[in-house]
Amino acid sequence: MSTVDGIEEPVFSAWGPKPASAHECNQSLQAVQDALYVLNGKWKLPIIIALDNGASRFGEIQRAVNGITPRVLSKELKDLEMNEFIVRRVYPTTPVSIEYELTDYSATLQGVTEALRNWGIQHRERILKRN
Amino acid sequence: MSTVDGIEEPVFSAWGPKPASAHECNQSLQAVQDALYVLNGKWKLPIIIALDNGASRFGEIQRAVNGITPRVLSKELKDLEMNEFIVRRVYPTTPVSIEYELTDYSATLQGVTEALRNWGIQHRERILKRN
DNA sequence: CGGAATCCCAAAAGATACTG
DNA sequence: CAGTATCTTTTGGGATTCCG
Repeated sequence: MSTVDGIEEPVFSAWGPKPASAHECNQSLQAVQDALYVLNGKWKLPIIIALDNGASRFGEIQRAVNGITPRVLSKELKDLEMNEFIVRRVYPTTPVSIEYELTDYSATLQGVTEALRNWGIQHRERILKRN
Repeated sequence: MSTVDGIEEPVFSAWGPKPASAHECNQSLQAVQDALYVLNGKWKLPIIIALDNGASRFGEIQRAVNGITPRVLSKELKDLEMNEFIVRRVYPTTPVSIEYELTDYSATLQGVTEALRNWGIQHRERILKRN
C-alpha cells in the first residue's frame, strides 16, 4: 500500500480522507457499527426528529411519525430514554400529562440526521425520476 | 413564529435551519424515513464501507464486517445490487472469481457514513467513559 | 389521553453444514 | 472460494383489549 516511485498510489474512492491503515479502516467501520447499534430500526431517528420538530406528547409523536403504532412507539421511547436521548416528564395535572423532551446529548446526532435528510431528499428525487 | 421586537424567537434546538412550517417538518421527516427504508438493517452501510476500504471479494467482505454470516451477507449484497449501490462482476478465470464494486451512486452516501462514523466514535468514547 | 398487557404472526437473522 | 440449504431463534410489529 505504500507509494512506490513513479507508481500512482491507488485511489480507492472519493470518500474518506484515505484508506489509511487496515487498523484505521476497522476502527471506522466499527464506529459505524456502534452507531447503528443504538440507532437501530426505522423509528428512532424519525422519533427524535419529530421531537425536534416540536412534538412532545405521545399522541403528537405518533401522528408525526408516519405509520408507527402505540405499542412500538412506547417501546422505542423506552429505548431512547435508556440511551439518554430523551427524558420523560410527568406533570401532576388532572389527568396527568406526560411530555417527552430531547436531551442535550441527542443534539449530537444533528450531523447524522442532516446527512440522512439530505441524502433522502435526493434519493427520493432519483427514484421518482426513474419511474 | 415571526420575531417580534423585544421578544426572543423561540429556539427549538441547535439543529436544523429552523422548525419552518409543519409541511417542511413532515418533508424532512419523510426524507429520513425514505433514507432509512433503503439503508435498513445493521449491515448495509458497514458493507458499503468495507467495499470502500478495499474489500471486493465475498470472503474479504465477510471478514471485514464484524459478525455477519454468509447467509445474511449474500442477501444483503443482492439488496445492495438491486438498489444500485454495488455491481457484481464475474471474471471467467478458473475458478471464476467474483468481485463486488461500489457504483458511483454509492458515493452519494459519503456524507451519511461520515456523519455516522464521527458520531459513532464519540458515542463509543462516551459509553466507555461512563463505565 | 397515554399508555400497558396480551396474543399472534411474519420476517429477519443466527448457527451449522454442505456443495459446485 | 462463493455461496446454498436447513433449521432454529429472535425481532418487529399488527390487532385488540384494558386501565387510570
